[in-house]
Amino acid sequence: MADPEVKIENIVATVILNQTLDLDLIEQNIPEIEYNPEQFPGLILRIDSPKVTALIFKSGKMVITGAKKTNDLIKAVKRILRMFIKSGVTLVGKPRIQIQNIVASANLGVEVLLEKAALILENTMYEPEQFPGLIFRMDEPKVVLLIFSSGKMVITGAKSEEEVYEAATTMYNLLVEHDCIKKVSEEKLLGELS
Amino acid sequence: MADPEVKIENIVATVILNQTLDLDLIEQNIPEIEYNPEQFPGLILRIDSPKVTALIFKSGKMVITGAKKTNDLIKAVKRILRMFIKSGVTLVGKPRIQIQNIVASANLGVEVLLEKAALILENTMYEPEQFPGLIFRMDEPKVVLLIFSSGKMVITGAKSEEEVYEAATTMYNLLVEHDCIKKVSEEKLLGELS
DNA sequence: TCAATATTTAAAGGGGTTTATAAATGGCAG
DNA sequence: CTGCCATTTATAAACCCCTTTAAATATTGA
Repeated sequence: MADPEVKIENIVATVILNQTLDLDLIEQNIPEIEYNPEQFPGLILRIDSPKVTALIFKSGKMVITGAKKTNDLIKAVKRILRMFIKSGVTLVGKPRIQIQNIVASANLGVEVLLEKAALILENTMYEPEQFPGLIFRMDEPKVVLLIFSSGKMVITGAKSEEEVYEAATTMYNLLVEHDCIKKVSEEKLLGELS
Repeated sequence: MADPEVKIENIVATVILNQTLDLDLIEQNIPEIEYNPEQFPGLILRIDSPKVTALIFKSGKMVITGAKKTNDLIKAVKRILRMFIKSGVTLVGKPRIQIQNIVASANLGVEVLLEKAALILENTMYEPEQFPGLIFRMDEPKVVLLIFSSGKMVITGAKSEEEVYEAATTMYNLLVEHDCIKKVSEEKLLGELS
């Protein structure tokens, strides 16, 4: 009964600089930046390594998305701040970085009976004609899981990597406990042998 | 240099009964039939075995689609005519069945350089942002091929199975001759060994 | 006479669907 | 005037639909 295979796919974090920013100054000095204030109030900056995207607001707050490792997130923030300095921004104080959401994919390694799980489990939403995955709102840890019949899952809403792993294992146990795992048919097994 | 792997996917044929049909009579006696004359002038009848769909017109002409084998096409026509008789239709004369189009899928087994093929070959259309396949109008046999970078193809417009096979082989030779086959990189080969 | 209307079928892209999450700004309703 | 919505970003999962091609059929509208 191995733990589900889990992969962190996206870390969303906020960075607070405790100072206002001159968005026009930054926009003028970083060519690859996007800025359509009438469409969205923040600047949009994409950097390649580490590959992340930053939403930058004049309040001095930023949203960083796309990192797959905490280490990359930190590196990306440092890199962005260095770009600010090169643009003529004077930084005051230490930036505060806070992880707001971690999205991960996981594989249970067994197929799941979604229809049955939807009937037995609480806090479940399953409307296959609208979306193929079963949506499960877990209380502890407080995350949301999208479970597919293939046994693949998406875990989102976690605030730490530990919550991600805990959610995956808890979900696996819940499904096994309620007998929502598809038994591999004899024909299928024979087929896989050939 | 094995021939491309080919699979017939759909045979479209017409059936001429040489008599007019009372569509209302047929519709009233075959529950699973669809009929919306204001939307389309023909009756739509789907049968499960062999799985085909028939468009039935009051002129006594029909269009049969979905068969994957000529034999299934014949069986389906017989089955439909038997349903007509049970509905109270009196059949006169022998139906004439004519294959109008054969659609097939094929696999060259090698990846294709579409951009290069589009430049070198005549009667080619390739607009990847509109459709991922290269469209090639072949003269002999007179068919149209949709060629994908994966080496998979769709052959349509053929009037016989022989034309399908001939088109697949001709296309393969044309691509090889004009050096539009992707060479597998050394890294790829090494990767496939592991 | 030409373009829909409708049917089937494969290929591989594109788009959309759902979930969480922060930021700041607009609009709308109560 | 205060709450709500939506705007934008990233990301996975797996479905849906659309794109294109050929062919016959028949009916309506331009």
